[in-house]
Amino acid sequence: MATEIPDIVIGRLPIYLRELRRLQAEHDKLTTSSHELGERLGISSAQIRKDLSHFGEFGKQGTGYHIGYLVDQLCQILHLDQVWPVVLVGAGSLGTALAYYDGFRPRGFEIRWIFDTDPSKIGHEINGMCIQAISELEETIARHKIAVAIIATPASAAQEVTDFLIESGIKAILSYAPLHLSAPAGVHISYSDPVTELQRMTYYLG
Amino acid sequence: MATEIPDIVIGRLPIYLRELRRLQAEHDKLTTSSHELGERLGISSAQIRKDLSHFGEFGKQGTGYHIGYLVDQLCQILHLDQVWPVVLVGAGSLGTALAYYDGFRPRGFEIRWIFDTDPSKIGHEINGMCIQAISELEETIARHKIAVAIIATPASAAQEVTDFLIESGIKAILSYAPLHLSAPAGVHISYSDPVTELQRMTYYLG
DNA sequence: TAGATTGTTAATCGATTAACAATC
DNA sequence: TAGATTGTTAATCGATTAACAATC
Repeated sequence: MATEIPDIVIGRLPIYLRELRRLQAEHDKLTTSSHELGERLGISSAQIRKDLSHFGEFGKQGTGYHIGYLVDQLCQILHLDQVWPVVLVGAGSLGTALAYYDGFRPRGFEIRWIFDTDPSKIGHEINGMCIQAISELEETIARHKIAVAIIATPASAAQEVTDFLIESGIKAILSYAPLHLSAPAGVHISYSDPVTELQRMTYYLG
Repeated sequence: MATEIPDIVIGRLPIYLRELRRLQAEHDKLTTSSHELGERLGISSAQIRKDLSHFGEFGKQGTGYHIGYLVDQLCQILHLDQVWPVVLVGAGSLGTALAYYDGFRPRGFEIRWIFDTDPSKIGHEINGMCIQAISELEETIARHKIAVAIIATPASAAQEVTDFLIESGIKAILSYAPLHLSAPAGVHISYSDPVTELQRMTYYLG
């Protein structure tokens, strides 16, 4: 029982959740089907049903899925029945944009601390948060039991920052630095590098 | 022959390329091996050799791969032997951060035009580029034969912007808007949504 | 030569899809 | 009831890995 659920399945759950919330916002309909959801996402209905079936039986034959109920279930599965406090490292233009982004909070995350090494930035405010020195990072993470971090530093600093975050207790990192980061098992890392994404697409262009 | 190369393989090529450039920058070594590259990226050496073998024989038994040569080959395969001009739609804080990002140019892309709908932004400059009205988008794309676009608008505008970009001739879109976009076959879309990435990771956290 | 490493084959592993009984 | 849709099984499809002959 409870055999390991593939990571690729986990990765689709937030996509399902996102689209279900859109359905909630757009319609007054209370239910949807794997077919409708699949249509909207470009995913086969069979795959959606199979993915969900790893976690339980959330639908009803003949009528489909109750949207609100499925949203609740997915939130529970993904541990989104809380708001995760997040530390941001790097207060450059990308870090600043992230600090102002209002899309985190309604979906379960909140950047609450910003760190940078640049002495000329420390003490300045971004979106109500005071930029702090990296030297205060460890204590902040420990005191508030923070598990999630975002790295928006130059590539040259990213591995060092990663090591330090992990030492301090961080378990999940989203990195915007364009390089592979080393981390021990049990620490999760996601990447966002616009250039690798663009390069993948230009393969297909003349 | 030349059977369809899996998209998942294409997606790894930019990662290989990125790491090879790091090797170039860090060392004076001229060659590397699938083992070394795999070690650095957390990918099996067999997979790297298999991926590359789709495109030719780039290595030498006993010595491995000449780094500079492999970089050149990957650039050719990915059509990076040119700089792709890019239009950016959305001049909010994320769009602004992207407009200032200096990591595009050395890796084959250059944001050269910025568009927004907000009349109060139009005419202002970001990194030397004048923010233009969306109404000028079509002509700009046609005149300069632009194939690549980045969307940094709110979700509510993104599908409309996408449709317009595609109508105007865009073939590859990187979208930061948190929703699935519909597009006809032949148009390539990549997504970057920090929240879905974070949500995938919190699944694994208590 | 001896050691290292490739490119490739075959085996394994995993993910997706098609189909359908169950049932709302 | 008839139509719709689920959850699940088995079949298909695709990707990864292990192993090794070839060879630098």
